[in-house]
Amino acid sequence: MTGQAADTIERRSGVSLWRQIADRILQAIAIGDFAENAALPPEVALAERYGVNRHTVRSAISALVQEGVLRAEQGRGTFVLSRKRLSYPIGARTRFSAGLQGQTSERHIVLLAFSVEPASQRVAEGLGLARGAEVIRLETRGEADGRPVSRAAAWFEAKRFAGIDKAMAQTGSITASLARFGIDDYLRQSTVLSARHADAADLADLDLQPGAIVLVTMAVNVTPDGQPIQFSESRFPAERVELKLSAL
Amino acid sequence: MTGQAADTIERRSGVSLWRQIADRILQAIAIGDFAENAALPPEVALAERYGVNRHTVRSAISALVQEGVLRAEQGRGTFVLSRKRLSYPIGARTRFSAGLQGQTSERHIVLLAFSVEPASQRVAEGLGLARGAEVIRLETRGEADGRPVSRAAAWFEAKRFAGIDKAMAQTGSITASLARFGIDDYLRQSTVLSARHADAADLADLDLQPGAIVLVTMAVNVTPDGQPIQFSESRFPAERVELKLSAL
DNA sequence: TAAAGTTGTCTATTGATATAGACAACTATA
DNA sequence: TATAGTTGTCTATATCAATAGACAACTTTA
Repeated sequence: MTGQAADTIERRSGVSLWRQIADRILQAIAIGDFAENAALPPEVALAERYGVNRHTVRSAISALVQEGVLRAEQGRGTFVLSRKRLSYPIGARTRFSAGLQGQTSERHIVLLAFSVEPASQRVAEGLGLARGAEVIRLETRGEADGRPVSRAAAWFEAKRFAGIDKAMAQTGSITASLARFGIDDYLRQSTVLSARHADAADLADLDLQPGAIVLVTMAVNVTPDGQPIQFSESRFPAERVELKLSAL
Repeated sequence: MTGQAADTIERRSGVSLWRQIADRILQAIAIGDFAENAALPPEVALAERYGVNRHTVRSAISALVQEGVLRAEQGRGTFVLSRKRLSYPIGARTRFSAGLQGQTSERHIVLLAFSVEPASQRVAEGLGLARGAEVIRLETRGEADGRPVSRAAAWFEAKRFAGIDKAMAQTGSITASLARFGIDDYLRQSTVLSARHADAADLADLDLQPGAIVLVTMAVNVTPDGQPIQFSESRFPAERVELKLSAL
């Protein structure tokens, strides 16, 4: 944790002082300033560094303890819990379960909801359909080792993939579900990435605290011969997951 | 702008109500709920929708006017200024200028600072050097049509790239600078993506308002035969830039 | 032309955040 | 064992964010 601009706190910014301090601490952990189980500087030192009251620092630490990032021990200090961000690969064959295989011991996808609806402009464009065409929308949450790591909406052409919601509910896997429709392989054609604050649904489904940031991907998957089969929008909690674009 | 969970506002979240409302408006614009020059619902309607006071909505709108996203006209309404996010491609050959060529009329990179320093653990790993090896660090800001769209730190092996700071200052281009060292082509070997709140330096260099979110990329570039030449960390304002991962 | 709808501004009050201080309780160190 | 260092808790005050109301000023509509 250096004495540079990154340590300054903005007042009246729309983000509370304690939240900014929490973010600075997360950032320092993410770039390796603190190893697993390392002790943070004492509260008094952090207060001095950020130019705020010790109680404000305690609010930040309290938030990070709730988020499972830190562990505070009375009389001893505040320590970094040994948890790094999961590294989720995005490449030619982006697969939720396979992607996190080496980092977690168990992964599955929970189907939260599904509906049949007319395709919006962006869904139609993504799937190569006419606007208003009937599509199936699956709302899912990806879990690894019992923790939510992604939340997604995926759209499929209703005519072609009738019943995919049942397949999804039974298999907990997009890949296995598509296999039931004769699709044994598919490729990631495009991915668009952005980031924003988590909304209320993100907070609930991803077990996040308010103020959290989510990475948002908009993706099109196609058959090997280039036919669009799936359009999806996924959200990953930025504090828990980083995206790794694989080598070419 | 739908009546779903995304419209709810979290109190005592560490993010002020007005900032959350500003974010919701940005989100609605980003997903196409409002076309260019479209009018937002009136202040009173937004206040009702979000369950806050009209003055709180006005704070949010004021922030977005300052950010150049909205235009308010007394007696007429509040309108979306016609500006979409830039789409920055990341692929085998990620180039700042070429990447934004079709969307902007002029691009260049400004060298903000440079230093010679011993490689940290992560820089050493990225460049395939021994920890502590002497490296050159360039701090740059990428600008397009007079607006900052990225801010980066890039590291190079000092022995091999002595003088690259001068080349950078003269050419405003990483590619042109590397060409002076006999590197006529290079590839993006890996990219790791995350997101966080902008820090004070980001706010200053990227002309952002407090509370803004930045997309952060950590990347390694290599020669065609796989030799690492550049390790970099870049930040893109999430409100202005999305990242497009090109098809493989 | 009058009425309705919209943004803009002012003053005042309430609720949330931040600061301040003091001291308890726990742990590490000399 | 005493001292120093650290986190935890309590009460109180100051500052900032949010609400509230009223009205001005501009634009659109009937």
